[in-house]
Amino acid sequence: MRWSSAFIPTLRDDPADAEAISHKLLVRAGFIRQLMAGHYSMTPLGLRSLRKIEAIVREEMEGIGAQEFRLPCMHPREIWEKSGRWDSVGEEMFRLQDRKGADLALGITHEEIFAHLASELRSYKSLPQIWYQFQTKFRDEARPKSGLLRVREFTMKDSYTLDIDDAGLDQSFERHLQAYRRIFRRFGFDVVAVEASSGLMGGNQSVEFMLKSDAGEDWIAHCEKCGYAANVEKAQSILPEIEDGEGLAEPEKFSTPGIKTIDALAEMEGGAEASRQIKTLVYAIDGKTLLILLRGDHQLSEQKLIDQVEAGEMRAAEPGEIQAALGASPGSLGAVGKGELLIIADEALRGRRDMVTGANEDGFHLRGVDIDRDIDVKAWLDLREVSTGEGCPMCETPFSVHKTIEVGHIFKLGTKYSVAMGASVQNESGASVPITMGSYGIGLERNLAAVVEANHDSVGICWPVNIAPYEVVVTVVKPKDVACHEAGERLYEKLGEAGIEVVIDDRDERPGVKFKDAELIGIPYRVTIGPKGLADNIFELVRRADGSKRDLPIEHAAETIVEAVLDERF
RNA sequence: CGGGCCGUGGCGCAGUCUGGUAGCGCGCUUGACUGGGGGUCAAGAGGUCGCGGGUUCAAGUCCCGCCGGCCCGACCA
Repeated sequence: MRWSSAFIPTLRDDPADAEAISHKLLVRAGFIRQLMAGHYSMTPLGLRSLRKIEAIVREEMEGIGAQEFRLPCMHPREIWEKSGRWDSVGEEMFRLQDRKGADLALGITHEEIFAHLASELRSYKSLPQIWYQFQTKFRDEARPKSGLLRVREFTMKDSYTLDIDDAGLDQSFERHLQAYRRIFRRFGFDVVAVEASSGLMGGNQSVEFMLKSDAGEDWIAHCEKCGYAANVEKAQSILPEIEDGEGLAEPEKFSTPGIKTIDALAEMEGGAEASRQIKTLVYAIDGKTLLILLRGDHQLSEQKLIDQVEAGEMRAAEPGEIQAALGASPGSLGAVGKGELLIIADEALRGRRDMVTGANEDGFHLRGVDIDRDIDVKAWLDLREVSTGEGCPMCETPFSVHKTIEVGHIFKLGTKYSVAMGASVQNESGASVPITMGSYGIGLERNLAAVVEANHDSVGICWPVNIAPYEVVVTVVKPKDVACHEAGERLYEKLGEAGIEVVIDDRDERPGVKFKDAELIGIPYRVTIGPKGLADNIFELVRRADGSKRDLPIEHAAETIVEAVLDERF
């Protein structure tokens, strides 16, 4: 490609209001342009890198025997009704009508459609199957953000495994797990695979692949020592034992004027430190009142609550509802003597004595509370969000909580979709059994942005050779100089013939402009061809990743460059 | 969906409080000098000030409504 005739719209300024670094850089370097919130155009530069990502994913999918499909992204209502997701998915799905008034949806994912195709299978002999596609997904995100990291329209590689039973699914799942590890290694990511909540997808197990990054929006707990890793929605931890005193024969009410927070009560004369307090949260669950008890210094994980408590609707109670149920305002709430309400408590409170909690009377608390004796706990659950410094549940070493980008997610689905779509086969004994499915997703644009998050510096992007839009830029310092021009053209030709993806910067610009642009865009290798080098019979090779420079004798320059590039392709 | 901020040449912004000829930087075009890290000078092009309505002699500026974008939160496969 000749830079002088290419559409490479680099900018001198950062886009306004952009938060994620990858977004700023991808816009400035001319890889993407926004059409509207959550929808981006890819420029030729952006598309080239996106295709590299796609190619790597495709290679690894083919490597585990997957077969590529392409399914529609517009679907009829009926197929989504069969799985029940027409209703359960809610506002996240774009819906529209055609001229006849028929209801249609834009696919958020393709379990239903692949399961529908799978219903053509008749025999266990045709299993297992691994099917995949690259297709645009539409999700009406409440808040698109951070450029490509969270959008409403994106390309996903989604694959689906079809097996005769759970044992087969386990194998298919493991294959995908390994393929995903290879994919992310090729992207240059040091991912952490974590247990995750399956959410609306259903199924009994899911693994998320997380990349530690400040631009992320998911939190995981990770133990460097033993490798334990889990989304905070699921993570557990070990806490130091707390020795409680004997306490009192019965709870004793005491005055706490103006005390409304855990912290304030901890600081008050005669109060109690946070770990000796019982925090009482009030939720409305299907019209009933639910009291959730946690240690004063612990935070509730709503996802853990949702995962463990069956409910149609669950939300924090309104102030009025709290007043009605407990007769007090937040700050003085407690569960003592409230046995008529549904009370659940976090495991960390089990067996605790001599605790302090609200007296359900504004300005008063109770001390000497013995949970087993004084509170009618209906269920003990793990409801606490873990935090940095707590003990790893496997090895007890303190672990850390990190912000991460979810770069991939794989699910064991079971038979939910195959049953709904009538995808079943006959087994060896002639009985009809539903196909056991798994589904596996990687968002291409998000991964593109994640590569930038993980590979940039103060002047621009540092693409790994694998994903760079071009591998080499030949920077002709002085294109009007005949010798300079011709040397550049020759090298450009040679590299192209050797299969290197090369762009020649033949613009009539000052050298500084070309250097800055090349660095902003992040082309892994730059060959500088100028009068100075030519006088010494050398080209200068600069590696973007570390800025290292090498003087190459002109006669062997092409070979050396090809070798360097091939060395980093994998 | 709640809270906050914003919408003015391609990009980044000032001007809005206090109504009176639409500005700056970068980029772009042409020319000259330049030429190994975003150079200098000169001359240009480019704007229904997000949209609609209202107030006024006069609206980028004031009022009402709408649309769009960003950030925080909620939500999220």
